[in-house]
Amino acid sequence: MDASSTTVLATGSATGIARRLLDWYDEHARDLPWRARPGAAAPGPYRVWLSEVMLQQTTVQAVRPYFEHFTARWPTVEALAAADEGEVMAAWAGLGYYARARNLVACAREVAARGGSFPDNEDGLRKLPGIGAYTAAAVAAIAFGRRAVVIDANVERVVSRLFAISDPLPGARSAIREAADAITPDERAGDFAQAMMDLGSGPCTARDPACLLCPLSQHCAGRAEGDPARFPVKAPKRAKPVRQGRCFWIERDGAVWLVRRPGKGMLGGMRAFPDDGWHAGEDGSGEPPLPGDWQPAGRVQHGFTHFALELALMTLHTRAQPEGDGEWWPVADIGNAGLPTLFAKAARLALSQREEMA
DNA sequence: AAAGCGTGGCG
DNA sequence: TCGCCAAGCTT
Repeated sequence: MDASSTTVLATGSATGIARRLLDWYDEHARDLPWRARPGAAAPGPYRVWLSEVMLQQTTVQAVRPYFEHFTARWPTVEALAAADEGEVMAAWAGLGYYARARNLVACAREVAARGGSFPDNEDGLRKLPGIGAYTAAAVAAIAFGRRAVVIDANVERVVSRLFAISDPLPGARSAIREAADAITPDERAGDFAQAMMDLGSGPCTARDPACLLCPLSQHCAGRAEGDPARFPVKAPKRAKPVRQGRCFWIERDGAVWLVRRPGKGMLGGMRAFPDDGWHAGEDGSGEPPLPGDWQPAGRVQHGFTHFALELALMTLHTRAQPEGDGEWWPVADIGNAGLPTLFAKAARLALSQREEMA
């Protein structure tokens, strides 16, 4: 226990913080599709879990249409468990971190195998694929009313400011956890967690916190110090390399050749164009998958988490059949192939070139 | 336990 | 413009 949270406990303001935050939440909670609407039934574990997985490292705005689409197409965990994994991957295309989609299906199937009910506590949830410490705590608190200490980037930011925790992340994790535990209420822990999220997305933003709108400003040591935006302190990040690579548009009779990437690793399990072997650690070889009269068709820039890629698009019209597994996909329907954004950009480029030719 | 893993928005 | 950042998990 660090000095600041000890002080809070000693002064008894920990419960005051929770009360003020919950009062603020009752007044200002965002209306989100995965939350209970006034007068409507509670969302239920399936929708809570689905939303939490989609929201991992992903903004509310990006998640919203995907959540609507998934819940309309697969209304229950049993329906999702019965779905074809490839179709789920395609439906996830564009949302990123595709291991989440694979784990989503695996998790749904485990839940379906236990009769369709999620474990109702943190420890049980934590054992399911794709559910880590954060998601287990969030689902336990929000869907099952458990007292759980829910810690995400919002909570880390709010708590590090509230208590002016100067140790850099990730080292400060344990201190942040103790402080978050100290202010988490026994009742309404789920609302408390969501209130922290709303606080982090509203008043207590990363860049320019609006302390005048914050219900906790009177309790905030970071603000009292004069510069709350300096929290949380973070360790410096490594520079990311820029890699060069190619991908190959092979067209025959109005269809383009698509492959499926290996199940693990970059864009794992997703449909893709053949490429020349580029990856985070190395440029591509430049070698096309088959010989022919290849034409350069421009390049796309794309940033990944740990490297940037300059991807050159090469095109070929042929009557040959590429070696290996793949499928001919109608060019006119390429928008429905479920391509991850990198290759969707390449497809857009290819289509724009065709327009110019015509 | 540090590194791999997407994407889009924002100041 | 571009670096930073987001309701993290896995190995």
